[in-house]
Amino acid sequence: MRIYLIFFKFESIIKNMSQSSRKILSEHSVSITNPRILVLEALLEFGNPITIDELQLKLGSSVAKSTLYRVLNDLKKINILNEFTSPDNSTVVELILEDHSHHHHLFCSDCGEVIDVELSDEFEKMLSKEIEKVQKKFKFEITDHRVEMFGLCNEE
Amino acid sequence: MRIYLIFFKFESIIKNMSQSSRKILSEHSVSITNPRILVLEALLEFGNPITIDELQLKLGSSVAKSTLYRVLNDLKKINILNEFTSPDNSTVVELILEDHSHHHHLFCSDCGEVIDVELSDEFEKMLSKEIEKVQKKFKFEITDHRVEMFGLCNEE
DNA sequence: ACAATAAATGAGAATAAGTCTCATTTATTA
DNA sequence: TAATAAATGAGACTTATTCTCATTTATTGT
Repeated sequence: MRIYLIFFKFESIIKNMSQSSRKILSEHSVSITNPRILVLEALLEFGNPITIDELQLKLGSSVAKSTLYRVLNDLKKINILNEFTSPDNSTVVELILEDHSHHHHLFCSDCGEVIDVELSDEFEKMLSKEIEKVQKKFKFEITDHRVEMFGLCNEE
Repeated sequence: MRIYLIFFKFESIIKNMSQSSRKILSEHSVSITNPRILVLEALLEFGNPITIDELQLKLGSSVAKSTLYRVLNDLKKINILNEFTSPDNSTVVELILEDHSHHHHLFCSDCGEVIDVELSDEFEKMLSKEIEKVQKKFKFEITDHRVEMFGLCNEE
C-alpha cells in the first residue's frame, strides 16, 4: 500500500516535471523538443545549481553533447538559465524560476556542492545603497550583482 | 630637464617593480627566476585585475605560454594571486598585496574591464553577520566571500 | 667562486571544454 | 498531412590549460 502511494507520488512528480518543462518552453515560444524537455527535467529534478559534468552524467547518452550545450545556450537566451563558474573552475548552471527570488551562492571547496542562499532584506537594501555609491564613483551603470561565499560543508 | 626627471622617476618605478618582485618571491621562499620576475612586474605594473590574454600580450615572447601558466600556479600556491572568471568567461588574475585591503569586483559587460571596489566598513560588518547566519543555517564553515557587480562603464 | 644537484624553463604534444558543420530528423503551420 | 523551417547527432574543430622531456638556470655547500 505504502509502496503504491510512493509510486503514484513519484509518477505525478515526474509528470509535473515534464509538464513544467513543456510549459516553460511554450511560455517562451521555444519549440518543444525532446532534448529540451530532458534537459529541463534534469534541471528541475535536481533543483539546485549543477555542474555541466553532473548534468551530462544525469542525461547519459539521451542528449548529444553538442545538443546539451545548444540547449543550455537556448535557455540562457530566454533568460531562464544562470551560468557561473565555481571556485574550482567548473561551470555551474541553474534554472531561474519566477518563484525563486533573488539569491546568492555558497560553495563547498571540498565536495564542490553549490547551495542557493537568500540573505535578509535588510542586507539587500544596504547592498543596493552600496551599489548606488559605486555607480556614482565609477560612473558605471550597474545592472546586476551577486554575493558568493566559500567554505566547507563538513559532510562526509 | 623635465625629461630627465621623468626618466629618473620612471627608472625608479621600474627598479622598484623588479625589486618588489624579487622581495615578494624571496619572502615566500620561491626561487627567483626571470619568468617569475617578469610576470610579477607585469602584474604590479598593471596594478589591476587582468585577463590572462592581456597578460600574455604584455609579456610577448619573453615568457613561454607553459611557463606563464606555471608561474601563475606558483603564485596561487603561495596565496598572492587571486584567480576568477569574468562574466564573459575569461580568466582574470590579480595580485593580492598586503596593502590592498579586502575588496570586491566591478565588471564591465561591454569592454571587459575589471575594477577593484572597496565597500564601506558598515556594509562589511553587516555582511559578516549575514555570513554568520548562513554558517549556522547550513552548518558550513565559511572561509571567504566576494561581492561581484556587473554593468556598463559607459566609456567609448 | 665553483661544482654538484635540484628546480625551473621552453617548445610543442596532449587534454578537455565548448563550438561548429552538415547530413538527417523532428516540430510547426497551413 | 505535406511543406518548410528549425533542431539534432556525430564527430571535426578550436582554444585554454596542462603535461612531457630535454635543456637551462638557480641554489647550496665547500
